[in-house]
Amino acid sequence: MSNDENLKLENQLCFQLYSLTKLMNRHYSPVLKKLGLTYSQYLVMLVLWENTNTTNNITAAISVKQLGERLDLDSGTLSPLLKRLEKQALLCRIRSSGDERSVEIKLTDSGCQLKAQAQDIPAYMFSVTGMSLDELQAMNSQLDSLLTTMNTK
Amino acid sequence: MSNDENLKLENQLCFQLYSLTKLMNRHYSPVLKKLGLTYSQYLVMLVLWENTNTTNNITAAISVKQLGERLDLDSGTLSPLLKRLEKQALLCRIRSSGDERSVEIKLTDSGCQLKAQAQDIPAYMFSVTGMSLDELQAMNSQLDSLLTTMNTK
DNA sequence: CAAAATTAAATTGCTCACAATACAATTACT
DNA sequence: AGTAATTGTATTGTGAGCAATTTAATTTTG
Repeated sequence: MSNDENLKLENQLCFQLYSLTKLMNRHYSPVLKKLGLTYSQYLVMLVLWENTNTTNNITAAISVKQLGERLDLDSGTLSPLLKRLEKQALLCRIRSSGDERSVEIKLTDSGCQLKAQAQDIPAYMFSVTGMSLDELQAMNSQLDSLLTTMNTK
Repeated sequence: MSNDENLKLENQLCFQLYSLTKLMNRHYSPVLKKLGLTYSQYLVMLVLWENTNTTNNITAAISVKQLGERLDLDSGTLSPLLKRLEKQALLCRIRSSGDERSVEIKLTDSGCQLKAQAQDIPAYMFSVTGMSLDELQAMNSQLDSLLTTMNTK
């Protein structure tokens, strides 16, 4: 391929990823708006919901640091975002007693209850892709290996 | 798959796209920094470079509207971005004489010359993915069809 | 032709992502 | 113990992305 061909937008994987991510966001937005969440906030909630037993709302607290590792976000992004979620009373931020540098995040009851309203979102988004389950899993694993490769360079 | 499984981060295509897009950006950033561009600015320049004959710098002007259609961005994003590029003297914005509502974007000489410095970026980014050309094209076409599907829903 | 509708950009306000920096708490080292 | 290095979080500043609104120019239409 010529250099000029390489510079063409349509030939660029990154542009497609960029466009697709924006498009995904646009499909998420109206759905998440009903829960009062942005996509990034939803991701944070997903991590917190994972650690929560819905029936008794026993939540294993997770630190900002751990959240950041999980979502690949730094404190510059997470700090203000978590404050907004705290203002919505979905979670609380508690300075760790064991290590005063660390801040533990814990769902509130209403934060925990919000999980029920999010149950159908993955299925809905799956339907929007128009993919079969096989296709989804195939693409998942491709993207996964690409993520791994690019993370180690 | 159970609902709880669906809500898990790792099973979500969107999260992988989101993570990958961020990762791509991180690989682009240091490279583009040498040209004084952000990724979005680079995309704008790519479109402008496409319309330019490098040898004589004859540029077919393109309107903000057309740019927006090409990149799927609105004026709220493009207006300030284009002003920054204008401040760097890479392009100029000229109110169209034919239709006074429209603003035409045209590369300056230095904007045109910058193209030479961008020639090797696609090849570099390709190397970062660690993919073969076949894999790249296969993924390109998959993402392309996904884009098409999701754009028409 | 005049009023209404549409269109193209720009502006405002909000959130995100991230670099860079600051700061306090903790750990390592001598 | 006392200094240095590291760690976890917060803050500041910049550039996106986008919804909503505004303004001016153009087109439609009655």
